[in-house]
Amino acid sequence: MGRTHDLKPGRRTPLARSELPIDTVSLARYLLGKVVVRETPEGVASGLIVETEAYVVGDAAGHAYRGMTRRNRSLFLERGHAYVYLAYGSSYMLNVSSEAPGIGAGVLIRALEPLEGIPIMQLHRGVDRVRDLARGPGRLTAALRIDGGVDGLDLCREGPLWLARGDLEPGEIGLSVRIGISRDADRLLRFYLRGSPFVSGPRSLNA
DNA sequence: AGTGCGATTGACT
DNA sequence: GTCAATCGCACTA
Repeated sequence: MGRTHDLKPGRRTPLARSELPIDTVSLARYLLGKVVVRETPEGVASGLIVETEAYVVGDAAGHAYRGMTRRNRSLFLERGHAYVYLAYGSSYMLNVSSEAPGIGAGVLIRALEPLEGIPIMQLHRGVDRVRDLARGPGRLTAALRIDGGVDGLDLCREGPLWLARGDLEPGEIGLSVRIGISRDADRLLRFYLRGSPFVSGPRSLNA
């Protein structure tokens, strides 16, 4: 039984871009313990980031590897912008751009611990179990109803989707290979809060 | 214009 | 554990 986290609603402030590490790997670690806030007409839903992956400069597994295209152009925005794309024709992936303008790299948000708006997320997902609401990159976007409409959004400003501080220091950070890729597959670029029940992936990667 | 292939998920043996 | 759904994109011609 992993611990859960309580955050006081209403005291939340956006992450300042100036405090975001410029390096992609550093940002992937930094985002653990921060909060994704989704504001919709139905209400606010939010979750604590418990798992990330870094897709660094020169990374054959990264979408920016072969240069800018219509799909991946948001990866080349200044750090702190959303890159959202459709994977496997059915699941949207949420990334945070991570480098200087014109440099393509990003951090994939892979799992959240639901905080606010749990009934909204249950409705969006069609499942009740809180542990399963946002455990996986496609599940968390479904829970928060994130799609291509927020691609390119500045996540350092309050709005439809933004990043906020957490109240507590993240616990021990685990490290593993990334999930579901074939190129550059041996690099240890996946980060997660060790012991969190809200982390995705096989147990073998979550030791 | 056609082909192959995913940064996944849910259903099923 | 296996496997199909599903579609935008990159690549070839």
